[in-house]
Amino acid sequence: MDGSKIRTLSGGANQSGLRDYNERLLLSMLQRNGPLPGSDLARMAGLSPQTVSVILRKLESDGLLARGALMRGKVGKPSVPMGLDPDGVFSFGLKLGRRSAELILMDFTGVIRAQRRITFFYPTPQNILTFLRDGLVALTEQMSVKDRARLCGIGIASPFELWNWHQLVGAPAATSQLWKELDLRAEIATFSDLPVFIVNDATAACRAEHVYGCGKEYRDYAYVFIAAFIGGGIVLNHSVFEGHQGNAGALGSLPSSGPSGESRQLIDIASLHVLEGRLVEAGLDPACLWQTPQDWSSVARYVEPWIGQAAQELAKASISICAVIDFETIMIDGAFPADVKRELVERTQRYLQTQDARGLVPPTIRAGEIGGKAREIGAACGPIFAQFLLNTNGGAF
Amino acid sequence: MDGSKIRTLSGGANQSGLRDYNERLLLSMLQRNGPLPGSDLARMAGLSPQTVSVILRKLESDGLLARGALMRGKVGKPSVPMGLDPDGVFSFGLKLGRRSAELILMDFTGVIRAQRRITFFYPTPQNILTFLRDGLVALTEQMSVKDRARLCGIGIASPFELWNWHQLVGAPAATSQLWKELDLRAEIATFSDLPVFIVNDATAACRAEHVYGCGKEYRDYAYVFIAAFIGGGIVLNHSVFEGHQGNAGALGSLPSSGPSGESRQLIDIASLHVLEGRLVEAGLDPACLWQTPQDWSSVARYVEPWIGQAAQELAKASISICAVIDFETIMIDGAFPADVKRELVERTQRYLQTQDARGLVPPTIRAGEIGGKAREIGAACGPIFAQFLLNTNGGAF
DNA sequence: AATTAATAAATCAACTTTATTTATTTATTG
DNA sequence: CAATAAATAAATAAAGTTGATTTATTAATT
Repeated sequence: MDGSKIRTLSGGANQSGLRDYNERLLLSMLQRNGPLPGSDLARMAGLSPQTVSVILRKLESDGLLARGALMRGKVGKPSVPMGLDPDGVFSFGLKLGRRSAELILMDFTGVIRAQRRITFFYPTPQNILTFLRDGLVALTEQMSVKDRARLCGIGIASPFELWNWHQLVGAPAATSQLWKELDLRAEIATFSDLPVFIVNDATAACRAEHVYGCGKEYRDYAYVFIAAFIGGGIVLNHSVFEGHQGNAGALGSLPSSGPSGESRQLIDIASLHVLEGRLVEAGLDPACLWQTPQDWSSVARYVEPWIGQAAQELAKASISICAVIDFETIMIDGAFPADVKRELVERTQRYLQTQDARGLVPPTIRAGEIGGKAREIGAACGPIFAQFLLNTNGGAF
Repeated sequence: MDGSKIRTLSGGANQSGLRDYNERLLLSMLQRNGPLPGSDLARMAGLSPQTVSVILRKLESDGLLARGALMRGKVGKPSVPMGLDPDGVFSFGLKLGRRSAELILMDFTGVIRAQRRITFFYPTPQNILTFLRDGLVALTEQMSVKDRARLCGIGIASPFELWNWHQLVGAPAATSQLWKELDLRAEIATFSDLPVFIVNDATAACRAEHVYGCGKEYRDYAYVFIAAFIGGGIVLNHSVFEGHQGNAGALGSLPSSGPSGESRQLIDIASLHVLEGRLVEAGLDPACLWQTPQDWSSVARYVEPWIGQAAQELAKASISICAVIDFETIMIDGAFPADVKRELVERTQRYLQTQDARGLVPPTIRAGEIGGKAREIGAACGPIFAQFLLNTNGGAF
């Protein structure tokens, strides 16, 4: 589990890389399928039972796996299902948003053990760093000494080039400049020894869906996360693809032309900040969008037309996306109520049928399952993936 | 070199997989960089010199590698550069087009050793199969008995769902139906034992550029191939990505809205068949487009405006493409004269600067180097890649 | 003499095969 | 119905095999 590489075109593979790969493979299989006995793992992985046995005993003694209850009822010796030990690994996840930041402590199985939140009009580096430092101290203090030793890192989900869209939010240029010059990793290193993993916020949400949601059902898909702004993530070969510059799935930037031919982006139409703007125009307080993300019935009158337009644009976007990569599915999720999500998905699916899909295999559209907290969870996944699980699209390998 | 898997999320890795991987790695490094001594390979791959030595001797005795001339002039023992043996592997490549089909015999280093061509008004399965069967016999007869044993397969580059665009070409519906029902692999198996690898035609062109052109300089890029129709390919992590259904990079299907807001696709504007249509409208014979693909000066008057429109659409398309995957580069190639290609690339680059690229890192635009024969060469690459080289994006692994 | 390349021999790590132990269900029998 | 034998499956120990690394040696050159 030393992260030694296998599979970079410039890197040869050796035996420790082989073992590392097989360890990560078994952990990933257990992560994805839940507890399984060694015999099943061996069959599924095509490894000999003996190899699996040796690896499982090693992972168990490392405290990463826990024995489940004996499975009886079949002919033969009862099997011992092995599963991820929830207390085997802990990770911090920080979501950096335009109006709030959130810090969570997550365990190996994706359960949020504790969380802290801060809201602001716009984020400054000082703000965020103080929130993080204090939060790490507070959350760590709640943990047993034994558990603390199992903290494996800090994952941070942040919008791509935060400083660029900052003006939109109404932050002063000076703050924007501060962000641009900030070396986040170096700053964090002054108060924590934990390794830091920074990832695009929508890619983080995508990873959460991939790992803990319905993403595991698909080999590849494009994922759209709709929040104040809109972002996306890409899954290829059962792994999240972050992209060369960490900006794969920048689906908010997909072009679309307006009714009079002017150039627009998906982000200008399907984001929640557009809906927010409509509420403000109508003299309503948009705070309910962020404060009661389970129920928007009070503003349904404005939500309805937003859904229509967003769905139409998402349908067009889906075609563009599938022209680049032939995804089986486009998955849509966001920080909104379940009924809004359902409606949005259904209408996108319907609009899709009216699009010109010559030369393509049209994708299915479906809703994500994780919802609002996806970015935080995905952020916390970062360190865990890097150190214990398998990613077929680069990264640790 | 048994193609045993490593790296599928469902597959464990074993020692023979390890060796297979390292063999493919060294072959790929030699393919990409040209002949290199073992000492360099060991340093580059991070393998021990001994391991590299053993593998090189094995590949040499298999007839895949040949010793180069001793390299003197440096302190120390002179090194022996090892390179791919051109006669080590041979492969057939069949390009299936709407007006012509071409069969080539290619060697391990990408040199075309022989070729045959057929033209038609539209292709029928019978036509193509006869052409292929006769061609295989004829080309094989020219080879020495020793070389014949080194034939490793037949690669076929075909448009995606041939039967769908068939009507456009003016073929009868019955022919279209024949294609739809055809089991190409089974038919070929009746007259050849060689393994068959079928790939999208533009993806094949992309692979040719990737392997023998300037593609090796980039980690990832989108590739646009402009011929009678327009198609594309995708390279991620230094490997061609074919996509779940073999239809990744269907860039011709990228939507774009016309001046009056009607829906169009890139293929409707930037394809050569559009230019062909203009020539026909003007009462000119479009045959020169296909017959003298080095020189179109006789119809420059019509080519010029086509370049302008195509470049504009390609610039828009580039933005869409980079919103899905953050490619460093968009590479453009096609079956047209070098000066047309240069002009097209330059103007696309210029138009790109006028596009709305908020949230993106705009790509560079550059020309491919392989040109007209890219699809044939890429087709022939298929069997070679599958059996001897490394592909980090699935396929053989 | 110093340096580098290539490779043989010995060593080590990790996977597979074969064989053994253990626990259970299923079928048979008194 | 209870006892017992047979079959099956899981887990793992021991031995064998493969393949990479380490160490040492030889060769060729500046």
